[in-house]
Amino acid sequence: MPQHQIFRDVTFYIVPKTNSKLLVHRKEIFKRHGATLRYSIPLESNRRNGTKITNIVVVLDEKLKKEEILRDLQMELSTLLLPVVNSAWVSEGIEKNTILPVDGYEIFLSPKIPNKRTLKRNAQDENDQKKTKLESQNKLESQEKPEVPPNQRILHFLKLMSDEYEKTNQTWKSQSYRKAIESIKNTAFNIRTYEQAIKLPHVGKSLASKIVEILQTNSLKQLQTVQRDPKLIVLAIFEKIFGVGTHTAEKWYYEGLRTLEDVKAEKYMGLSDLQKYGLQYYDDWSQRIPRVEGEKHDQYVRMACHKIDPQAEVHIMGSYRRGAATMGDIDFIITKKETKILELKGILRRLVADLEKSGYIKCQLRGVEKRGEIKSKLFCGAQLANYPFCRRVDFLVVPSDEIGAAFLYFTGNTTFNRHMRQRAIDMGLKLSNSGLYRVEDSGDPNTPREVLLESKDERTIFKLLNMEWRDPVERNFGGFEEEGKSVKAAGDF
DNA sequence: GGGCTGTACTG
DNA sequence: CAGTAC
DNA sequence: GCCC
DNA sequence: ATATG
DNA sequence: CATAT
Repeated sequence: MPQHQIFRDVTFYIVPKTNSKLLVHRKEIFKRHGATLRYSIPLESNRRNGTKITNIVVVLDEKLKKEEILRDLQMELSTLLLPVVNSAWVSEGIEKNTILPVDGYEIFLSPKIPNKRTLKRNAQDENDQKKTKLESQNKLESQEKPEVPPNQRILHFLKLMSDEYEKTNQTWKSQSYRKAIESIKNTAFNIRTYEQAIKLPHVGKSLASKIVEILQTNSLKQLQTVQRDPKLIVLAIFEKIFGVGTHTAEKWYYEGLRTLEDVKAEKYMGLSDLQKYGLQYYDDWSQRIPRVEGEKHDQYVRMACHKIDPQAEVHIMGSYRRGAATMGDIDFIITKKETKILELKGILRRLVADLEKSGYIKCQLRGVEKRGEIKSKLFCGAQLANYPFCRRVDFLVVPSDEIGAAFLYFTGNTTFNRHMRQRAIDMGLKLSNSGLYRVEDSGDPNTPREVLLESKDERTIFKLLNMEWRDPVERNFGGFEEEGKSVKAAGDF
């Protein structure tokens, strides 16, 4: 839950009025950021208040025509005075924790020319905002506003601790914090004492003590120490380079490197191809992707794919399928009914060739073709014409008989996948991207026999694991705090 | 004390 | 294999 | 760091 | 990338 | 040099 509800003084007039599950989910996100949602405009609200935005029309469906928008609002073009923006205005505002000017997001109901200057400018703004974010993180530590609910204060600090441990390669500690966070989110009462805390699943002595410290002092010493550690700040910068993990980052640090410029100057020739691309596109790949741009990628790739095979299906998975307002990357699954992997690989190979020729694919990080062998995956950088950033885009071709397991895997999120896979383990099963298997003793404990139970249908996999079906938008499991809502306990976990 | 998701690439 | 990524 |  | 044959 | 780890 955002501490500062950035839209708390803003009323959104939403178009369209009709509801799909996805739209409902996205509107809930708006509400969590404080927005008031309405569907028709009272007369007295239909005016602009100087530069301050208090009333705004938000169009959630890109494909709507201007006439449809006006009809939905029950407004005439000549009488509508409020700004009308696409949902990117909201999602990028949330991302930057500020109410953005409408320039560049406005949908002009009367003919007018949207330009690319405004798009470019957004690229610049992004970097300036980064610092304010760090500063505002610690605001909770200044004791001025004890009106934040206690559990939320705890979550705030534990999340930061988890992130710190993640960055410093202390995977298991980080995971412990994430699990504790999940527990606390599922706790109905306000935790007040050590005894209450330690009873919760995944909260042991160490975490219980820290929870008490947070409640009593509204801060956490260990976190402050670790957060101010200049080494960790540098490591975090290095680790954002694609192809650079904790090991390489640490190695560079001990070699005396401190900035990206240092790396370019002293290491460039020694970098792997992946890392060179990682550096080249460092700024681009640090940007979040507005959902509306995801829709454009979807259209573009589907078009290209259908030119090769009209029967092939193109789906975006990942956080896009989970309904996120902004994404870190774009994950495509390409499949086709009754089709085996070999044919699909051929489709991917041709698709990649076409997309490369058209200038969409800018670089291949893990190619479709290696030593003559055609792979079923492609990781690449790709950019749409007239868009300001190159994006991280992944392609995966999946044979029709594995599509359920693949959808499950590629939809995520990571935490949800781990929960589900752990559950499989506990039931003597194994869940992977290719299917749900029963693990049988085959005499050799190193190579147990794996019998496929299900791989075609997502829902069946849920059933076999004795789980209630969850829509993709309900799979934003805790710890990562993407756009999605945190998931409540549902008896399953 | 060992497990903590499971798979596949690069170098 | 270690490291990295999904 | 937590759980078994 | 390094080890091994 | 090819393959294993």
